[in-house]
Amino acid sequence: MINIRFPDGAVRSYAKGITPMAVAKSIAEGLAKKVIAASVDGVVRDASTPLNKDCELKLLTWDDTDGKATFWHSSAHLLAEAVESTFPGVKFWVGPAIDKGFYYDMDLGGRHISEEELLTLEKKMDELSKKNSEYIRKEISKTDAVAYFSEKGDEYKLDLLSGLQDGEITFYTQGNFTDLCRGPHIPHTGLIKAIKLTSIAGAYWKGDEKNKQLTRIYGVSFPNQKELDDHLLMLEEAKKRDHRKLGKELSIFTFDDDVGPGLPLWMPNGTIVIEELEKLAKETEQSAGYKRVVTPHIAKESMYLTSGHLPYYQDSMYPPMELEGVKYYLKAMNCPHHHKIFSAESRSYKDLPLRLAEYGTCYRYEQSGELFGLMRVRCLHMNDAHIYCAKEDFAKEFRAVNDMYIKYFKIFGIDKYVMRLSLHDPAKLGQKYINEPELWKETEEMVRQVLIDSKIPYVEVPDEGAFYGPKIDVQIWSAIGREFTLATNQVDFAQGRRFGLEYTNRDNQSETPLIIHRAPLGTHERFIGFLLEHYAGKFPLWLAPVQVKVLSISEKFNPYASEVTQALLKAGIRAELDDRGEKIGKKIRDTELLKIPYMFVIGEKEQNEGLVAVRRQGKGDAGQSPISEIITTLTSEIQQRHSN
RNA sequence: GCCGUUGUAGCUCAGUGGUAGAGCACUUCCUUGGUAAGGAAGAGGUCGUGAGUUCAAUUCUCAUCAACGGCUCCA
Repeated sequence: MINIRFPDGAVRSYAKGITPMAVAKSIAEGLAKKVIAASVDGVVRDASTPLNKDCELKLLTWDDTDGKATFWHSSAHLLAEAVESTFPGVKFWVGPAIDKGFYYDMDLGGRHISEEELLTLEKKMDELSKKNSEYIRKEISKTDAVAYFSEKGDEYKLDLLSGLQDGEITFYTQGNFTDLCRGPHIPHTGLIKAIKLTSIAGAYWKGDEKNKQLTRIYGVSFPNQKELDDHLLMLEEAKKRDHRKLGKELSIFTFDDDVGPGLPLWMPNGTIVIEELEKLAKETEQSAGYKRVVTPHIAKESMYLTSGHLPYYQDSMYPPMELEGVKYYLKAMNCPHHHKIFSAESRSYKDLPLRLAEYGTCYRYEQSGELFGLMRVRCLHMNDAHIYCAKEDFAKEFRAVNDMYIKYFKIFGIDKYVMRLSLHDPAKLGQKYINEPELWKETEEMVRQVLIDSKIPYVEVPDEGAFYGPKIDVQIWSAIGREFTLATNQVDFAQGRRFGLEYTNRDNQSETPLIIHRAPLGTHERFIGFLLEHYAGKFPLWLAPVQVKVLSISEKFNPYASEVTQALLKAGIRAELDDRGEKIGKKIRDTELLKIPYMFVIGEKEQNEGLVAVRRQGKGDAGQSPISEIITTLTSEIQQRHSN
C-alpha cells in the first residue's frame, strides 16, 4: 500500500501501482471523466502513470493551467496525425502548447497549405478525435528510436534525438500517429471536442533565421463547443479594442503610402493626446529636477562612431545622407546629443545629478515585417531623459526613476506590470556587449539592489542587456492581453567614457559620470497605442480629444448651445457644438460612438433656465446642471487627471 | 528580411473575362424632433501600382508596393 496526499491535505491509502485515473474513479466517476493529467509530487504526468510510492497527487482537469497545457499539447499531436494522414511524407519538428492554444512546426516539402485545406484538416481532427484513441506512452531505446525515424527519413526528429540519452526517450502513439515526445498527454483524443485551426505561418527551424523555414500551423481547442464559441467571441471583442481600428475610428492617427511605412501621421485628435501626455511629463520632470533640452534630428557619422552605436545598430538606422562629403544619420536615439550638451560646459560635482529631458523624435529603420500599427514604427517620439550622476548617487537616482514609473502607472490605472532586469552574457563581451567585465558585474548588482530595496517585482533575463549596460524593461499588458514593452530604464557606464564626459569632484579630480537612460512613458506611438486598447478608446476626460459635445435639440436652440460651447472653450475645456439638423437621438448616438466623455443636451428647458442637461458617455442621462457648476466640476476632474 | 494571406468609394464590404455595386459617412432639400440611427435626392472609384496573356482584364499570370497573421529582430 502507498499513501497519497491530496491538495486539501487528506491522505489516503491505495494499492501500490494504482494510476491517478483509478484514484479519480475511486473518488467519483464524474471526476474521472474530467481528469486530463496528474501532478505527482509537483511533476505533471499521464493520468495512467502507475504510482509506486507515497506521493502528493493533484488530479489535473481543464480548469488547471497545467491541465490546459497538456490538453493543447495533445491537440498538437492530433493536428500532426491529421496532417500526416492528409499529406503523407510530412516531417515534424515540435508541437508545443502555447499561452492560448498550440502549434506544430512541420516541413511540408515545399507544399503550401491553403485556407480551405486548413478547414479540411480541422474536420479531419474532429473525425480523429471521435475515435477516442488513447495516447499510449512507450519507453524506447535510443537505437530503436533512431531506427524508427531514420526509416521515416525524418531528420528533424533525428536532430531532437541526438540531444537525448538512452533511458529518457519515450514515444507517444495515438491512432496511427507516433511521435517522439516526453509527454504527458491526456487519456484519449475524445476529450478534444472543439477545435479551431487559427493560422498558418512560417517559422524558422530552431528560431534561427539562417535555418530553413518550416510551416507552422496554429490552433486552439476546448473540451466543449461553448468554450470555443466564447473564445471566438472574445477574439471578436479584442478586435474592437485593437488600437489600429480605434485609431482610425477616433481619428487619432493614420498612415499613408506616400509618406511611407511605419511613419504615422498624427491627426488633430491624436495630437491633443500627445500634448496632454507631454504636459504631464513636463510637470512631473520639472518637479523631479529635470531640465528640458531640444536637439536636432540628425547628426554626423562621427558622433555615432564616438557613441559606438554605429557598429552595433547601423542596420536599424536609416541609411546616411551625404552633405559636403560628410555622412549624416537620422538619429535613432537621443543620448549622444544629450552627452554633447553635458560636455558643452565644464561640470562640477555640484552640477550633478544633471538630468536632461527631451521628447525626442527618433527614426529607426525597423525591418518591414516588424512594423505593427503604432507599436513598431519608424518615427517615434521618446519620453527620453539622461541622468548624469556620480556613482554614489546612482542608487538614489535609479530609485527615483522607478518611483516615477510607479507614479505614472497609478495615473493611467496600470496595475499589471513586471520589470525585467536584462543582464549581459559574459561569453559575448566584446561582441554584443562592451568589454568591461568588472563594470558589468558592478552595475548589475547596483540595479538589482535597487529593485530589491524598492520591493518592485522583477525577473532577471540573461543576455538581454543593452550594449553599454544592464537595463530594466517594463512589461505591461493591454486590456486585450497584448503584451508591451512600455519603457526601458538603462544604466550606461560606457558612453560617458567614450564621449570623454567629465566632472570635477570634491578632491578637484576629474571623474566620469554614470548615465541613466530612462523613458517611463516609452514613446508616444507605443504608449498611445497601448492607451487606446487599455481604455478601449474611452479616454479619461483629461486626455479626451473632445471633452464635451454640445447637442442642440433643434436648430432653434443653436444660438444658446453655441453660447454654452463658447463658455466651455473659454474655461479651457475642449468642446464642440453639434448644430446639425438631426434629431437628438441621432446626435447622441454619433457622439456615443465617438466615445466623447460628456454630452450637454440643450433644449427649451435648458435655454430658459440657463442650464445644460448632462449626459456621460456610456452612462446615460445625468440630470441638469447650471453651466458654471458643471464647468467647475469638469475643470477639477481634468486637473486631477482622473482615470475613468 | 523570411513564410503565408489580403488589397474594389472616406469607412465596412458585395461582385464580374465585356471598363462596377450596397450600407455608413459626405453635399443639398424636406422635417424642428427631449437622451443610441426621421425622409428624399445628389456627388464620389482609371477596382493598390506596373507589365504580360486576350478581340477585350478590376477579374487570369508575373512582378512590385502596402497592410495583416506569424518567424527573426527591437539601443
